[in-house]
Amino acid sequence: MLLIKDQGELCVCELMQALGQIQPKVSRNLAQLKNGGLLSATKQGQWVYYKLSDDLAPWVDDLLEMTIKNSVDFIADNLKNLNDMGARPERVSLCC
Amino acid sequence: MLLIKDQGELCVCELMQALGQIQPKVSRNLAQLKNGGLLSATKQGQWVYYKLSDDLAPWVDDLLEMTIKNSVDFIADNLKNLNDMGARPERVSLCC
DNA sequence: TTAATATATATGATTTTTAATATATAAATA
DNA sequence: TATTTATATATTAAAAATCATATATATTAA
Repeated sequence: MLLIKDQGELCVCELMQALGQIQPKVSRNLAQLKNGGLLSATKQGQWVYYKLSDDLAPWVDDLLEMTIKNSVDFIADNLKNLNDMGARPERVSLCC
Repeated sequence: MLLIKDQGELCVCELMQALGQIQPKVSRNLAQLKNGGLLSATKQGQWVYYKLSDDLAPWVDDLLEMTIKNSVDFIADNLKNLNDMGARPERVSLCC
């Protein structure tokens, strides 16, 4: 969730890279967070992008923000993995 | 941790009442939080009081504060159980 | 005071629950 | 046909809960 908030949205394959975890594990964990109302998913082509749910209480969003700000070291490796990833799927802009 | 922060400190038996959980379960969970550096414990007579660790990063304290403020309903039952508890152990003031 | 008993907490050992892993496969899209 | 994602199943491993019991302190009665 920290990574997703930091990056706005991430697809399963990006999270696999960032976290160094296998696909079914990432998918199942995302499904749980989605079922819990914390994340929402949108399909763009073959990719499914997860982002924080629009229904998320503002204070939870603040809490995540605060946590990211104070956990830079904690997520540094994950972000590095993400940036090192070749051929990240391109976002389709939704308007204009 | 929310209850402990809200109340300043709580002993095992108070947390048992508040949470409606058996003693070994409460003790073990507290031990883990203590081992993780989140809580500290002081023994007063037969009771062991747990409070937030003095070493806790300020932002974590803020995070808990924020969470309590926004989770009043979530912890209401637990606080009620605590207040309904008869014969709560009396705190010994440490000075004067 | 001493012995017996009660209370609070911690912890060892076991069981139960949950999550992870390794696959396989299906569905959707490119 | 290849890629991405979801999901099913079986197996394994990790985590948590539970029970029993130990320890320390407190209280009471002799």
